[in-house]
Amino acid sequence: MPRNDNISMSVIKRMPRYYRFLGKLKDDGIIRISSCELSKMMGFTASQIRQDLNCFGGFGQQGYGYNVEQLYEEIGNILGVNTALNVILVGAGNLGHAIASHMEFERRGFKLIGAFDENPNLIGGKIKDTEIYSISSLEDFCNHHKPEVAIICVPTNPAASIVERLYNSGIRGFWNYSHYDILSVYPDVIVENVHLSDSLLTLSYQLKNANKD
Amino acid sequence: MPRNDNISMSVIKRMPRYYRFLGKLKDDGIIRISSCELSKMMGFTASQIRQDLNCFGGFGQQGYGYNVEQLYEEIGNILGVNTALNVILVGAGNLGHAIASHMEFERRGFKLIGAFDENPNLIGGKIKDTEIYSISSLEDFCNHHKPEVAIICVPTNPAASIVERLYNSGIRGFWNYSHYDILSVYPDVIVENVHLSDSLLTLSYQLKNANKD
DNA sequence: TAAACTTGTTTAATTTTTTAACAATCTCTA
DNA sequence: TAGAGATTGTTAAAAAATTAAACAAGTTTA
Repeated sequence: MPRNDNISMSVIKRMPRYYRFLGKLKDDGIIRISSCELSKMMGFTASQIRQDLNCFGGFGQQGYGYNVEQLYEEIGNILGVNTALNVILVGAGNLGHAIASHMEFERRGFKLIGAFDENPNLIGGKIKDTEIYSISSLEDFCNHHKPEVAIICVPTNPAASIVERLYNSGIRGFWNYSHYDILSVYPDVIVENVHLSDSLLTLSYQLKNANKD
Repeated sequence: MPRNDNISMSVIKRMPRYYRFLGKLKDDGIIRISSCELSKMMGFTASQIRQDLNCFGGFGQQGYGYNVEQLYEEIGNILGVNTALNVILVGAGNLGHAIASHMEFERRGFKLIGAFDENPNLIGGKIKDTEIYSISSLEDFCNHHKPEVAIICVPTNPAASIVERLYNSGIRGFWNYSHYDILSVYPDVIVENVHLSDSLLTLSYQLKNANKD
């Protein structure tokens, strides 16, 4: 039960990181942890950790700290890993294929139910247990299976029109790897833009300007 | 020539986005653009755009706006796309392979000079024109070819020790796709953590809490 | 030439994010 | 079981980032 309905994006973006570190602690058999210890591991301040967590509830205990397993579960629930949304992959080339097979969707609240490409060599194949269909059958498939989320792994050029088709088919969540920016054209849509090339350019800038400071 | 030596990370992280949009405009044959027009396309305010760009120099002209091609070039220079750093890929599995073949390194200031994996089925193979070597030859290769940057696409478990080996071999830039966080253990290192799973969990949170607002 | 634009820059206001501080309360040991 | 030590939840303050407003100076265009 959220204490604060107006949680900032900065806090939300830190939650998966907490989840990751707590999972690690849990696997290592650590039972309890204090915000102070956690702060040293994670590079946040203890103050920020306590404040972040308290956006969602008081999960700790004075004098004790946090129970690792309980906090892990709580954050998992907050992030929604226990309720699965149906997701489709659009663009099953190199990158799309790798992401779909690399990502453990089930552990993160998603279920991959279909993949699409226009390349006849790919159509009919599989990614893990998921079939690859022709991209022309997108609408039919969506009408039947009602996926909620799409992973966009197509080139920049067709991206805009494919996003439009998906939107018209009822999809409201996008995990976008294309260079096309899914903007606020659609106000009721939730997008995570990954933009790997932006990340690489940020790295380039930092490396090439590191000595100039 | 930077006007401001103390450019905030927020500004830096916006630069690749400007670069992307300007590239698009250039490809579309647009000659000039004003901060106002750009603001409508990009979703920033015109004021912020002018302020961001002026961290690096005055690239526009009163009454005219910005020359698209010139500004594109300038931002490219700022980001360092014209000076190549040697990069190696560590972990040539599904994800590593896809990223290395998907990313156009040459257009972004990098040159892929080697890939490494421990899987004998991969060793000896190629990613585009780059050979895949045994991970045991990492140190030898680094001594010979002095790569500056490494892309980390190995599982969480070996990540820490591999990063240490790379650090000891002189690598100071990391593009990290592993779940291991390359922390400030190494103060003189520059890291871009990608963390795809964090992005997916952020999407999950937003989708599953969208109606609760 | 003059009106209409648009930048670069400064200043101020606002919002967001981070840090600090501490009372309340729990744990743990002797 | 009492008391020292630890640690949270929460509030308040500080810092940083963003947005907005304003305008002189220079450019374009009719």
